[in-house]
Amino acid sequence: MMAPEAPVKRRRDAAATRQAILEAAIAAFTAHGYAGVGVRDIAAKAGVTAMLINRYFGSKEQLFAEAVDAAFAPRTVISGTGAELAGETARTLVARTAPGADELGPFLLMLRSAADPRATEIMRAAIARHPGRHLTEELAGEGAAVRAELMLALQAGVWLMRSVIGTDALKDAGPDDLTRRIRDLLQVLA
Amino acid sequence: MMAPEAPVKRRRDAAATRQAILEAAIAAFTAHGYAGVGVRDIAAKAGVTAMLINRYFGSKEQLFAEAVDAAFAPRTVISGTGAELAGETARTLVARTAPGADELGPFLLMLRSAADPRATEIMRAAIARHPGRHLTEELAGEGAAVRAELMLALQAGVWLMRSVIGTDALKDAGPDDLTRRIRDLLQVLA
DNA sequence: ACACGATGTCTACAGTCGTATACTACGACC
DNA sequence: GGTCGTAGTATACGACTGTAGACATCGTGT
Repeated sequence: MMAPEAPVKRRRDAAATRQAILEAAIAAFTAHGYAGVGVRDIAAKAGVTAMLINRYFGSKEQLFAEAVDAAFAPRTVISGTGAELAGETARTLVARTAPGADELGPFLLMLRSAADPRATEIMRAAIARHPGRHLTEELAGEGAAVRAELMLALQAGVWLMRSVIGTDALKDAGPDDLTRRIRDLLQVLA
Repeated sequence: MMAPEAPVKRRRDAAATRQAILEAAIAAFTAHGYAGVGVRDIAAKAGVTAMLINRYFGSKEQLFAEAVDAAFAPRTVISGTGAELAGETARTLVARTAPGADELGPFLLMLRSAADPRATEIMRAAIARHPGRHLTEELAGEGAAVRAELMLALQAGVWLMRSVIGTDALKDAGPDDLTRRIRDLLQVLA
């Protein structure tokens, strides 16, 4: 568990405050979904009042759009072709969805905000911009776009079952066995 | 599109009213998620007032639990072994997530209610009771439970990308091509 | 026919939501 | 050192939430 919140007394600094709000928003939206957090929660986590959100981002919805865009921008890009990409993707997927690791990430954000139509539209655009496009370029060959999105779908499904719902078999499965099975699936698409 | 609502003047009938509320709840929760619908919405759709929900189900949360249980009870069971099961599952999955068919179903319900922890706990129990158990029995052999839940994960992911988010490639993909690709994936698990 | 229990409704409450308006206080520049 | 723009706050509003309690009305058993 990370420290509850660093109550650093920020000196007056618009850019830093904006960034603090954005980071708090990413964490909160990922943890509880678009409808599950109020602007007051996010503001409190960032150490400001709720109205600053509207000053800097216009509305909760626009804040969500920026948060999604930041969360979906790939930080560690998995490259390589075929077996490499499948194996590495499976390994990090299993690691990041392990029972203990309450990891953040775009898949959680997507799953937890799937209820609101405004949120889904924002995420659809973000996927087309970031992971979908990147993965499609990585996977060459025919039907690359479909194969890329099927890989995303599989990963999202594992996140859902393992981290969000917490179904028994996937939660208790041995990491090595599970990694191998997922790798074999991804291999079909890679 | 089905008729907006049949404003049938139900004569006083506790069982029928209860059932009407339950069906309205399944439809509403599937469409907008646990947090996305209010008890007044459900009550209005069922042609009653909101308080009847508390009278018959105790609370919104208990109504959700019954709705989930009903939605997850498998209606059309897909059996057969290996290729049969994979092919038929892929076929119905693609058909039910087609752009036009605003179909209801447990996967949509699960995805759209994934934000609330109370809702996820209820759904976890329902999966262990209904589809997980059934599919695990259908898939014999070693690791049957893990393979069954990976099949569910893949299906949920396709629902997410295709029906909820509506990503471009999966939405526009040719049904036959997509069915074949998903069948090949399921085949690995079956 | 009458009464009583079951069925359904009305009103209200305490809380939370997003956000608009009005305000205060800090800090850099001349 | 004063001044002015900006960073940040305080208050409040209207809408909506789930649910509690009191009330009305239908239907059935006698």
